[in-house]
Amino acid sequence: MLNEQSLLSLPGYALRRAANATAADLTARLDRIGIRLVDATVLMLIADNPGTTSSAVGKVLDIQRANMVPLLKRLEDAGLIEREPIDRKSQGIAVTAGGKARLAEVRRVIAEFEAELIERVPQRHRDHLLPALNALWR
Amino acid sequence: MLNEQSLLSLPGYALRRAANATAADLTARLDRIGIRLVDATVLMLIADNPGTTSSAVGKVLDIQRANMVPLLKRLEDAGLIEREPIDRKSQGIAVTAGGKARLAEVRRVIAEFEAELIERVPQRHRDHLLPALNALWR
DNA sequence: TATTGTTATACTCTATAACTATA
DNA sequence: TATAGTTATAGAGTATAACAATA
Repeated sequence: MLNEQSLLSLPGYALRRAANATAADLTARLDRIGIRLVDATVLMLIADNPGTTSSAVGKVLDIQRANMVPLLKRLEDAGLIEREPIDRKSQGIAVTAGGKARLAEVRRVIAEFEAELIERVPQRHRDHLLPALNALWR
Repeated sequence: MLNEQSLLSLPGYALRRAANATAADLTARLDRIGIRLVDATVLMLIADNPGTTSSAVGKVLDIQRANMVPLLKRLEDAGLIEREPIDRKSQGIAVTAGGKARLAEVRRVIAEFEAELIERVPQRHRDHLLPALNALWR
C-alpha cells in the first residue's frame, strides 16, 4: 500500500513494532487463562525469589512502587501470592500452592509462545536474537 | 539484586525490555527538538508518500482512525503538514516546506540514535538484528 | 454497502506527590 | 536520613461507538 521502506530499515522501528506485535499476541494468550502479562511476569520473578519485597520486584521490572500496590493486591486476592512481615516495615512475598499451579499454566503458555516466536526467525539469525536484544538494554 | 535469569532467557521478555528502554531514549531525544516519537514517525511516512491519506497512514502504523485526528491536527497546527481534498470524501496529506526542515532535524536525531543503538550490539550479532526483528512482525 | 473523516467518551496504564511508619 | 508501603490523583495513550457524507 504505502512505501514503508525508510522505516523498515531502522532497527529501532523494527524493534518497537516487533515488541508491540508479540506483546499483543502473548497478552491475548495469557488472557485466555485469565492472567495479565505484567502479573505473570511478576509471579515468575517472585517464584524465583521467594521472600523478596514489593520494592525489589519493582526495581527489577521498572515498575513504580505505587503501581506495585494494586498489582500485588490482584495476585493476593487471586490467592497466588502471600505476604508475611520481614520486620515492621517490609514484607516478604512468596508464591502460594495455588500460585504454583497457576504458574505451571503460565509457563506452558509462555513456552509455547516463545517457541513460535523464535520459529518465525530464519534459522541463521536465531541464535543472535537474544544476545543482541539483551545488549540493548542491560 | 534479584535472580532474573529465567526472564532473561526469554526472547519475548528481552524484546519488550529492549523496545521499552530504546523507545524511552528516543522519545527523550526527540523531546529536545520538540516533537513526539509517533508524530515523527507519521511525518517520515507522509514524506515518503506524498498525497497519502489519514486512513492509509493509520493502517500502516496500526493507529486507529479516530486517533489519527488529533495527531494530524498537531502536525498541521505546527505547520508541518498540509491537506488538500482528493475528492469530496478523502484528503491528501503532504509535508510542507517547514515540515521538511523539521524532518531534517528528526532524521539527524534518529540517525544518531540508531547508530548508538546498533553500536551496543556485539559485532557478530549486528547484521542479524534487523532481519530477525522484521521476521517477527511482518 | 463500504469507506473517510470526525466527535465524544471510556478505559487502561503509568507518573507524581504526599503521607505514615520504620530501618 | 533513607526506605517501605500506601493512598489518591493526574496525565498520557489507546480503544470503542456512533455519526454524517461520500465513494
